[in-house]
Amino acid sequence: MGQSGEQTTSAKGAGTRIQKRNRDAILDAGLEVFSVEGFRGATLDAIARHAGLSKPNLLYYFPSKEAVYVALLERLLETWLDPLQALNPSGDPVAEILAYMRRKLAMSRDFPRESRLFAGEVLRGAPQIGDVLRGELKDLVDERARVIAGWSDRGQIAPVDPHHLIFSIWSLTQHYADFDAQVSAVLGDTDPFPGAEAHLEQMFLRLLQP
Amino acid sequence: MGQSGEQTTSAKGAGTRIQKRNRDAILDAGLEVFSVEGFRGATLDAIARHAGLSKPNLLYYFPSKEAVYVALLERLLETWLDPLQALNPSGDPVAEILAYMRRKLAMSRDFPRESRLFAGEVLRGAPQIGDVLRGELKDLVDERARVIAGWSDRGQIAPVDPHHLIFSIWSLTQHYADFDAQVSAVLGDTDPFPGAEAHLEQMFLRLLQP
DNA sequence: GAAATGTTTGACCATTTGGTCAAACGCACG
DNA sequence: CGTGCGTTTGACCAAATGGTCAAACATTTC
Repeated sequence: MGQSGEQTTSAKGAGTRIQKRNRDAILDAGLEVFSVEGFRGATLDAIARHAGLSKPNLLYYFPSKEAVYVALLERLLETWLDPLQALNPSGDPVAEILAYMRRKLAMSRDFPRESRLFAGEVLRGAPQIGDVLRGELKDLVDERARVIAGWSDRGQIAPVDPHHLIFSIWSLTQHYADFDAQVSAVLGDTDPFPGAEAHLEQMFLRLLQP
Repeated sequence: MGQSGEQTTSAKGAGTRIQKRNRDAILDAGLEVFSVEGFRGATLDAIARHAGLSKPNLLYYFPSKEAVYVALLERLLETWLDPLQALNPSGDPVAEILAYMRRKLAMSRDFPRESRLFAGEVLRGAPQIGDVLRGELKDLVDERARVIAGWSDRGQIAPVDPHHLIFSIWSLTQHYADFDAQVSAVLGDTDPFPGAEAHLEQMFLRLLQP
């Protein structure tokens, strides 16, 4: 079958370059539509149109609407957990936490669609990624929480509840993507991110000061 | 027509007590369904079933699915803006802001469905309440921001960006309702609110300390 | 250039869903 | 008890939507 040493079909690396192009187009279109309309609100026709394909053609690449959605969430989850993974236990505590916050805020600015897709999924009770949240995510958070608790115990940062500290970083940063409609309504055309970064730096600096 | 001095129909005070009962049942059912499924995901059948009515019967009280949704949002918006309205310009600055935060956190705990309904609407770009956000909400926020700025100028609290301060209260408190699936996944069965309250108190106390 | 493989589509289908309607039901009141 | 009003519903409809399929169209390879 196929050319070179490529797999048959539908595996991870994708076969043809036309396959890769279309798969990518579909995922991008899915992100666009799902992040605004939610899973139920998104239609295959809308996704196909955004991807520049016909509906049956889309279904040639993904077996169902849910498959597109799940593929999107899977791809997203890696990106989403990376910044927390990158938190360095042997770095300077305050600097590490601030850097984590800045990375998350940058993701809110640079990947708002991803943020909203994730928010929509969790809002609905995480029907698709509940297992990942209770598994990988919880493990990673618990582990990093122990690191932070260690910093607290050693007096390198003020005593804090590590889990709630992480929650507060998540909520404060993602807010600017997920609630953009509200933020924009209040601030008008001003870019909220410079102000947000300054405010969040201040908040966490003062909170963590031993 | 009708009995006593009641209005005809479909006005504000509602006519019959059976009308009031059913209207309330529908709104409660709508809240239940919309907050989980989102606007597009919710079906009239599901709402009617939750309300203990048949679909045509539901449509006897509300002309359309959207009408139920809008009625719900309208009722919600009052409740939602009240706590900010209640912020007292002549009270003690730090105490006022902390009280506001606590009120919002309590709403997250006591009215999670309302919080999620609102979050879903804003996530989708606030198609129904965009005007209110740019109007009433913005006006109220701007006004309260001036109060907070005054406190800052007079050195009663540390210098802060009032708008972002308000955003941070919103995001930190609503997070526990809107992202409950994630919070529960990480914390397990532990009630997050006691820990959340302590953490948020600490955050804002340290932030606002002049 | 023909065979084989990969890609695209028009037509079609079953189900779901928002919404309508005429008829039936119930209940208060004269 | 019968008239009138408010309430409820079964049956129905049109549109939207997820998904199928066989046939047409491209492209690669020999």
